[in-house]
Amino acid sequence: MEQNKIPQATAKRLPLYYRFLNNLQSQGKTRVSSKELSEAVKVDSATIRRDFSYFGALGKKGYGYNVEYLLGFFRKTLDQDELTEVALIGVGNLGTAFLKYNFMKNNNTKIVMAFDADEEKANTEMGGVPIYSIDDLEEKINGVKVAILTIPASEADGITDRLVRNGIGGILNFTPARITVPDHVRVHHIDLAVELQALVYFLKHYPLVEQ
Amino acid sequence: MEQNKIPQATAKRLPLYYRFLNNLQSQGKTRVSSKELSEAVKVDSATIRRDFSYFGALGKKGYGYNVEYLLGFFRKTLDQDELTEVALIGVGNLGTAFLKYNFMKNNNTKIVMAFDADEEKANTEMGGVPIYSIDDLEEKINGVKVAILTIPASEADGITDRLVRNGIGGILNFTPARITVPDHVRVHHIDLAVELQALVYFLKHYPLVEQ
DNA sequence: TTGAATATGTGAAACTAATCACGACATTTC
DNA sequence: GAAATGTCGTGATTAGTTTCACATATTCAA
Ligand SMILES: NC(=O)c1ccc[n+]([C@@H]2O[C@H](COP(=O)([O-])OP(=O)(O)OC[C@H]3O[C@@H](n4cnc5c(N)ncnc54)[C@H](O)[C@@H]3O)[C@@H](O)[C@H]2O)c1
Ligand SMILES: NC(=O)c1ccc[n+]([C@@H]2O[C@H](COP(=O)([O-])OP(=O)(O)OC[C@H]3O[C@@H](n4cnc5c(N)ncnc54)[C@H](O)[C@@H]3O)[C@@H](O)[C@H]2O)c1
Repeated sequence: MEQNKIPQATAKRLPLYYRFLNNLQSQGKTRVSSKELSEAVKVDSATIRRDFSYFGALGKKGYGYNVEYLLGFFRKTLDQDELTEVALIGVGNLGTAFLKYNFMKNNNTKIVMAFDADEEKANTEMGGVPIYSIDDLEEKINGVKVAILTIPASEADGITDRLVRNGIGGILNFTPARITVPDHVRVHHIDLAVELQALVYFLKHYPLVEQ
Repeated sequence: MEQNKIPQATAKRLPLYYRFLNNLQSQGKTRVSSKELSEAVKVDSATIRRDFSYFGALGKKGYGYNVEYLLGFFRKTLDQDELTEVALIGVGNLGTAFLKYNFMKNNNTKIVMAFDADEEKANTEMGGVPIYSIDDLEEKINGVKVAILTIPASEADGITDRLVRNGIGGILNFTPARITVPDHVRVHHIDLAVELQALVYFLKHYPLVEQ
């Protein structure tokens, strides 16, 4: 798949750059230096230059980067023109928050359907997104490649298997369960409790200077 | 601060190990090997052994680790006996989810107060946590060292400054804004939109074998 | 037109983390 | 109690990422 030499660490920063460049453009700025960008997104300027350089020479020495050009480049690279449909599984506390928000600010991902085991929630809608019964998963989910998991941990393995059998390629897992998937499925864990505990640990055990 | 040689990558995994060991104990298991642990938490077994070894020799060759002992050790190391009080700023979609959940499963962190600018929400409570007006921040927040930020991005800088002036040491920031803090304050960003976009990027651009 | 200022792109170095691979020792079996 | 088995702890290696530092190209002011 084209330039797969790009480090994962870099790939994770791309959406961040993209969003900030959008802000710049709507502020009417036409040029930006790696130093300015650095201050805004809190990433070292050398890292930014290195990140950009994986895609070729996007800037001009002595000048910086042209916002319009850079933005256009990233739009293509991040496939911002192509909408990725997402299914959300579990319309509880977290799921509800995501549905209401629905990542509106980004134009390339959209939650298009949700599922819940609770029959009271099934066949309603929220934030314009239809909520189906989890029993209808196989029937409805055709073609959706990305799922957000916000169900109880105990349900995670079972639902994951069903998702995988139905062609899901990527899962954003908010469950504390560490799910098992075949090699061709990618899982990103976001474990909010762990994040909070890790922050507390760092505060107590790490020297205060550096972040 | 004692053993600050511990790699950050290791520190981030500690809460994960801790949680899983708890599960094991409540299942009545008394011993566990790095291999078993590895399968459950999806971290290479050599990495687990290395992680543990930073704290000394916790296991026994040919046997594995004693669950009880290991758990006791981590309880102390992660200060699980000491409660860390947390303030939540912004009781909107996300904030509400966190309040209702309140990280009940962990015994060492607890949201003890929340703030919102909306006067309808102020002076009510949710999930047993009092919600105050943001105007009362300075008056109420005394002694709390960790804050969760779930306010609109445009408010992030202003509120951060107020938090820092009032002695906050760590911020878990869910806002897309990259906030600026003095060196002695630690910020962890959890940028959900970026996480979703990054997952989509990986799916489209990375070879399918490996996760 | 010139020269000072600026900011990129990138080799090289430094740092951080993951993984390999194996000696040492404990446990278990017979 | 000897042999086989299992598993840790870790030195060495490899991989991945960040940062330094500077030659180079461009801009800009005078
Ligand atoms: N809310 C938080 O702040 C928070 C924080 C950290 C982790 N988490 C984790 O996120 C997950 C969701 O948390 P929550 O607070 O939203 O939980 P919740 O109980 O509010 O919501 C879970 C939802 O999933 C639905 N559900 C249950 N089984 C299902 C199934 N088999 N198929 C489809 N839907 C099913 C339930 O009906 C419910 O609506 C949990 O695993 C939790 O541990 C949540
Ligand atoms: N909800 C999501 O799924 C989601 C996803 C990604 C990012 N985010 C980010 O998380 C943040 C919160 O999102 P949300 O969906 O909960 O937003 P929201 O609008 O539902 O909630 C924001 C809350 O903050 C309160 N608020 C506003 N200004 C305040 C101030 N100065 N002091 C205290 N409270 C104030 C509002 O009254 C509101 O209750 C936003 O920055 C958003 O971009 C949310």
